[in-house]
Amino acid sequence: MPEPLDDKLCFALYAASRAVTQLQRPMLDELGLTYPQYLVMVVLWEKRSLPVKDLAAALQLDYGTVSPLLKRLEAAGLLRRERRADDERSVLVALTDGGAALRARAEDVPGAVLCAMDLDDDEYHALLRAVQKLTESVSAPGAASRGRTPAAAATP
Amino acid sequence: MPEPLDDKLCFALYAASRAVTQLQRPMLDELGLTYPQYLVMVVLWEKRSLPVKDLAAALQLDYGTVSPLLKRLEAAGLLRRERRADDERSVLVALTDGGAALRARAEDVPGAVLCAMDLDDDEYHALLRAVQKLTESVSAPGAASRGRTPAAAATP
DNA sequence: CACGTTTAAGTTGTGCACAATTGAACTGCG
DNA sequence: CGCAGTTCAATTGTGCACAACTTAAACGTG
Repeated sequence: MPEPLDDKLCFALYAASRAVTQLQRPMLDELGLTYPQYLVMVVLWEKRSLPVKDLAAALQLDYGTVSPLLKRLEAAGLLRRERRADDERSVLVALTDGGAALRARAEDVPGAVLCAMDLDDDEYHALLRAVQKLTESVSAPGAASRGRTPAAAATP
Repeated sequence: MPEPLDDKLCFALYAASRAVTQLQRPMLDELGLTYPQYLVMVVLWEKRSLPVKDLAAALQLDYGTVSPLLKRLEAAGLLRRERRADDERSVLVALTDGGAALRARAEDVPGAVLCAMDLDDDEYHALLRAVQKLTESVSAPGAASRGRTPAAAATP
């Protein structure tokens, strides 16, 4: 029997996102990280240091989510936050030695995830691109009023 | 410059899921529903009535999420919860007239979403299937220890 | 029948997500 | 300079998401 949500891509994405997070949870638990915290660390391992604004942009999250998240990571000793001298509005997030050290313990997480996804390289990249394109279509300003409806939009 | 998360499908799904939810928020706001609440209503509009267990299974959520969510929908007058007479453990969730009436006001939500996604029918179904397959691969028990690593699993 | 086990649902506590608000620091322009 | 307007970040409040725990009903086996 067909279930009511089976044909909904929006639900499929929602379920997939949670399933992938669930998959990583046991591994991240050993590092003392949640999934969003892990994403912050992934960015920091590459960048060493960047403003909160850029970090929030990279994660596509707002300050209301990122601020307390960074506070917890700072309390765990994985990063530091310091106001910039040249612009006191901006706060720079910087990796600590403890944060850098965690990288080695996390290095096999992506492999395990890839493995569990059971996709070959082509499938992986095709799906990645399709999902990224979807995000862009849907995030574009006025997305809800465009698409296959070329009727006059409410932009006088 | 390549961003650290750009090659991560897990992040792409997480971002896409949130972007699609954001897209629907203004429409659902007018109905007084959050996105998970809307999903519950979608199921109820099809099924009229079902146990909490089945609803949680359909949404792939646990009781800890679903119980308070149903409480709020009941307070809003959209559904009723009643213990079954033949099995006092089970609670049946049933659509009220108010809940049924909301269906008409929500009917153009899926169309608007589809439209904003800017996908043709084939792309939509291909992506839907790919995402569903991924969820299944990743949700399968022991997913993290299988895949392209046929090494002995820790199942003595 | 009694007793341990399983099952359905709810509760508690932590941590996201996000809207709305606040506040401080920078900017632009007359 | 003065000050409206913008920008960066944090706070507050609501509602998920989920682990861990609790409660109560049904079941199974001796």
